[in-house]
Amino acid sequence: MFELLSQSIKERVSITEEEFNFCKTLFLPKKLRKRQYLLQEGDVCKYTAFVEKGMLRTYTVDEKGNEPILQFSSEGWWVADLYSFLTNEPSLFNMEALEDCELLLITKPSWDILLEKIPAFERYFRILIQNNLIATQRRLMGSMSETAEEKYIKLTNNFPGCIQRVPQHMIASYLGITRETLSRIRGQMAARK
Amino acid sequence: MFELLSQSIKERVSITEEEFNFCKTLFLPKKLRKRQYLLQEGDVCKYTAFVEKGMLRTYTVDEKGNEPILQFSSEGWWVADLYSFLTNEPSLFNMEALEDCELLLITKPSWDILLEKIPAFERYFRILIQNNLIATQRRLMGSMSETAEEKYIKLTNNFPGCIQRVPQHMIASYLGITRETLSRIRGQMAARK
DNA sequence: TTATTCCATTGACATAGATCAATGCAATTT
DNA sequence: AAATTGCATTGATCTATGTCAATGGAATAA
Repeated sequence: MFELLSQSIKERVSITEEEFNFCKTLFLPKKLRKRQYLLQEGDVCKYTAFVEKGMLRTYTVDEKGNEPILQFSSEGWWVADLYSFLTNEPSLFNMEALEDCELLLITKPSWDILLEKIPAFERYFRILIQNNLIATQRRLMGSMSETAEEKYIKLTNNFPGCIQRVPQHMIASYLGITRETLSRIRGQMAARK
Repeated sequence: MFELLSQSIKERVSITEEEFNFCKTLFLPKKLRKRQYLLQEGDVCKYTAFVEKGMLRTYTVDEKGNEPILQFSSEGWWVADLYSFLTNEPSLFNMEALEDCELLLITKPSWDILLEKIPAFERYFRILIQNNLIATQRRLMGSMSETAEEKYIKLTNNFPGCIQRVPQHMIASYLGITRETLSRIRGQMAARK
């Protein structure tokens, strides 16, 4: 149940067994069936979730009815709407299970306790957030200067697993293009080689 | 010299005077003239800089010759290429002073000491990075679903100061559009009201 | 098995924004 | 003061990608 979480932590910081045992008590296991929602737009994001198994997507719905995807979260990753989690404001995001999922949830009060009692967790989350920021900055720069095809190629290189597990129209939503454009790009790429 | 930095820290975490005095010893003051570079593409980002005065832009140059801007940094903000700073890999970014600047620089070794000796700094940077991540995620989602005009309006609302201090073609580069498009958008907006 | 829904593909057409080019004004530099 | 450079504007096109619509297959449900 806690294998992946344990691994994620120990790869980045050092904590004692006691500390990890205490940490475990703060998490709530939760299973989600495919298509169930962990969070819906308008609700407050009460939990930060660690994914032990499965895959989710975090997306918004804009006025034009598009559903741009902020991120896919699979095994070993965290999911939350940070802003809503930290401020208790209603979220603009939806988080939907794309497969049956096993999650570990932690509430804001528990998270605060964790950070306060075990400084290594302050460091752990700082590192995670840092890496997320670096990745998000790259994606942003890419979104400004790359063509649709370049974006798709980069994604296939960076997250080959994603392409297998996620339907194409969601890949398109992640890239900020339409399903039709993605389909044509794939057609061209296949034709070329 | 350290007023803004002091304020930035004390707004977010509590530290003692001693701790802050120690912190000061780790920073190196640096002045930059307009058009000077704090970092050039290909160099390792040796410093994280706090801006006491002035404004900088962080940008890359892509194959098509565009210069998409990652961020403007004015008084009270930090500048660094996090990835290069943390890994010592050459940076893909350029950081140029848009005005005469006064900066406080800290090296990676000093930064490590700071985080290790004073846990409040671990927290301080976690909070900063967290807020940066939230803002960057929003900008990314916006880049996928908003029109050029919507992006411009949001920027003027979020950073009115920026519009005054930065030439228009750089605003365009920040928004991921051409200067011509921005000029036309402004023309239309002015005509409408 | 049949019906339904989901999903990818393909074609015809529309459009936001890019590109190329010219102009003129400020601001700096000489 | 003249010259140079940087910058915003405007017009004429071009193009990548979006939109709308139809089709067919695969997965899921009845």
